[in-house]
Amino acid sequence: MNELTEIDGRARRASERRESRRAYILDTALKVFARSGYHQTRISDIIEAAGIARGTFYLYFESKSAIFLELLDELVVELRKHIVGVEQGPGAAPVEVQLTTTVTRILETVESKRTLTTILMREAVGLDEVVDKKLQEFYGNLHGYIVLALVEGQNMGIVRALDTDIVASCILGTVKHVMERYATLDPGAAVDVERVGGALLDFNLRGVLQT
Amino acid sequence: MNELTEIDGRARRASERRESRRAYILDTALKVFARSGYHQTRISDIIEAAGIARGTFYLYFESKSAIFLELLDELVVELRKHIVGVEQGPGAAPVEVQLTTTVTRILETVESKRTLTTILMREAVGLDEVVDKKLQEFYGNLHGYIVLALVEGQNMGIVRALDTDIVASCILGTVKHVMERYATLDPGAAVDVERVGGALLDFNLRGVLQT
Amino acid sequence: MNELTEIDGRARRASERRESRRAYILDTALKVFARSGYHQTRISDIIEAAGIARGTFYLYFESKSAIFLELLDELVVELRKHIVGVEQGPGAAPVEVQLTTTVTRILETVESKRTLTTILMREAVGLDEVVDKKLQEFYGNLHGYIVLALVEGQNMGIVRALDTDIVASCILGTVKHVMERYATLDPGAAVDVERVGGALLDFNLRGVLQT
Amino acid sequence: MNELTEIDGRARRASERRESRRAYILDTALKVFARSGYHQTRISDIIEAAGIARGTFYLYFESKSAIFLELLDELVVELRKHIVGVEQGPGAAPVEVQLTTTVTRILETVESKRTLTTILMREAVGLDEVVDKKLQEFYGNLHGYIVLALVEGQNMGIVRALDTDIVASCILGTVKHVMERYATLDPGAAVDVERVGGALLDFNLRGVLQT
DNA sequence: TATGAATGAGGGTTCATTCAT
DNA sequence: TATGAATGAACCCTCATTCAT
Repeated sequence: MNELTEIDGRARRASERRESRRAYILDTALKVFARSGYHQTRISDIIEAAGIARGTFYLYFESKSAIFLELLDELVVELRKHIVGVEQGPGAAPVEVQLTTTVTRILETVESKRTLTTILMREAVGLDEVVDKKLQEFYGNLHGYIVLALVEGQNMGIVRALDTDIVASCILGTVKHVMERYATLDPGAAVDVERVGGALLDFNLRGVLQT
Repeated sequence: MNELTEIDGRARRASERRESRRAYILDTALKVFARSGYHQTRISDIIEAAGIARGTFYLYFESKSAIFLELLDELVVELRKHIVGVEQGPGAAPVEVQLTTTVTRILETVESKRTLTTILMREAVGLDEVVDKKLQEFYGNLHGYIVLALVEGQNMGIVRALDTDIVASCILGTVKHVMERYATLDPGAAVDVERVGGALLDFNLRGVLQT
Repeated sequence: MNELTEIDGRARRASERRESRRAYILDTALKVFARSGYHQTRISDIIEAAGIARGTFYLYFESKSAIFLELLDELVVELRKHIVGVEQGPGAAPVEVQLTTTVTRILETVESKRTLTTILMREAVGLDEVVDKKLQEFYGNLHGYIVLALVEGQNMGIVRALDTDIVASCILGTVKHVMERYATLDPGAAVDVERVGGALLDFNLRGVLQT
Repeated sequence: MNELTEIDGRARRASERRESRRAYILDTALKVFARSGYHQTRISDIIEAAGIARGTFYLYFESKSAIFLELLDELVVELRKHIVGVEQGPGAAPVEVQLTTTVTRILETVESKRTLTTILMREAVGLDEVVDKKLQEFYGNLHGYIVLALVEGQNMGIVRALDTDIVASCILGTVKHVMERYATLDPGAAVDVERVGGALLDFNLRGVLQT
């Protein structure tokens, strides 16, 4: 092992250490934000919970809003992952199946990241122009996906004649509110994703499918 | 006109003046909150917009959070007024009609109080325990009303077998999200309440009625 | 009764009314100051207790400190009245008798104006340069009187050789502290002026008289 | 020197630095309070005099009243130290000697901490319930000590028959007033502790001893 | 004279961020 | 990289006093 490799190794280990430290602070902040809300949370709360010094926080994150934004991004990315499945075109699965899958995945994500979702549901709006824009974009994308799926369904003769814009809002609304209700439950409470997801889907499909 | 009457007259005029002044400040605060959001709004912004002195504000309102809470209450009261129509019992109108009326009224309220609704939708959560509790209670009541209406509908054979709890969440979700979308539009933009309300209702009724 | 007399009568009645109103407010302020202390007392407390309007207060008194100063003056004048009896010269009563009379009178004043004295003892220092100067002057005068009396007593061969300055401070100190202790008792508690005054005098006379 | 020692060294130096900084602010505040009085002193005055930032003050002290209370405590502790010498029992020194020592020590403390005493004498009453209680307790303790000493003296046949309660008040009064007079002198003025203490003691002993 | 709404200077405290060590 | 003392802008609220009616 020559010197360069050694240096690379050192650098790599340092970088890994840095990443894990960063992740640890991020995770700690997540818990604190979820417990107290964005505005009630002070940097002091986070560094105290993480057991780090004041200055250390700023070595890893630019500001209070930056770390919050990052947590938000994380969830949005996570949720988006489970939604991109909605596709159109001849080879795609039928809307019904796509929706079923999507809804189940979303609820599973919510269930597994309840803390993050709580924040998204309770705090993410009205904080900051950047945050707001990001959320608008996220919901706008979702809305667009749903509209597309509905139009596609109509073309395929599965979905009835309806106002796609408003109905897309309705569907998004059902998902959001159900998410919100279950996200704000006690952390320990068990949620029957199957049952909730089933009822949610059933409701929405009845609203859109041909009779 | 004797002295007493005169005094009464003075007192009445004073009281009226006070009320109108209060209403004026409340209205000004509403606009400022709607424009900048609760946390971004400083008392200075409100008194500057209202053209009053610092102390004057505190002559009419106890604190920043108090005036905000009052605005919130105003909207909740307004919305509640249009919702108490949901009734059960032999003499009551059918669920379908009741829901139609309710939804139309809610959307009309939102349309006429768009600024207030914006605040409710964007800011009202996570500010304060008092505010939070008030909102929880409000939404809890709504949820309860909807569940009752569904059960009643089931008894009357109009509503299909469904998970009333989750479906109530779905319905509430559709209304909330549609409200939110239309409340956050440009203040000038016209909203076709008929069309939106019609589609919203149609969607929800299909979700709940017997096929 | 001619017109002028009538006008004089009116003016006199008006002036009397003004004086009695003033006295009433002064008395109310006294109680409030005694209850809450100078700094804790707000103009609002006084006008509320007196049942008058904000502006009315300023028709009778220039400011918060002005009304307080006036109350202080009242007590100082009252106390001074009972102290001017200390005289020197061939015809004057012996120091012993003069002191006895003075001390008894002071204690009686304190007893009858306990509220005022409480204020003097608890609040009068460090408020204001004017107040401070007034008090310094008052105590300075007292100190001077006592020194004179001691010197006179020495000339008459009644008072022993002593440091008149320091002993005068001692005497003043005994009176002040005893006043303070009895002034700050519950307003209802009875004080045996005879007994207290007797012991106080006895102590001081033993300190100064020839053995 | 190993790493741990080094860390300990750092921590110790940091702690020392913190303590000295704290002491410096405390001392600065003392001067400002003494110059302007509690109510006239603003936090701005203290931080300006200390040359520190606004927030720095709150890093070391909780509030304006907290720092004041601490100064007060300091003096009370100091004074108390010199008073606990009054003892009863067969082996104890005679009351006369104990009083002499005590009074001299108190006056020396006052002389060495004239600024603090000024505050105690001029400002400490009527500020705050906590402060008031503390002072009442302090003076109450002193009063108790003196009563005990008198009773003990009576048992030993040194002290004459007298009203111990009132005479204790007298003694306390002489000490307080003499303290006050010398504390409020110009800071530069020299005080002949011997002479003042001697006269004070002489006066009080004559008041209490058997003739 | 009486009223009480209006004023606005002023002060205490918080907390995100910086920086010397 | 890690620390935590220091910073100071920001902001809410109080209350003595004024003034139009």
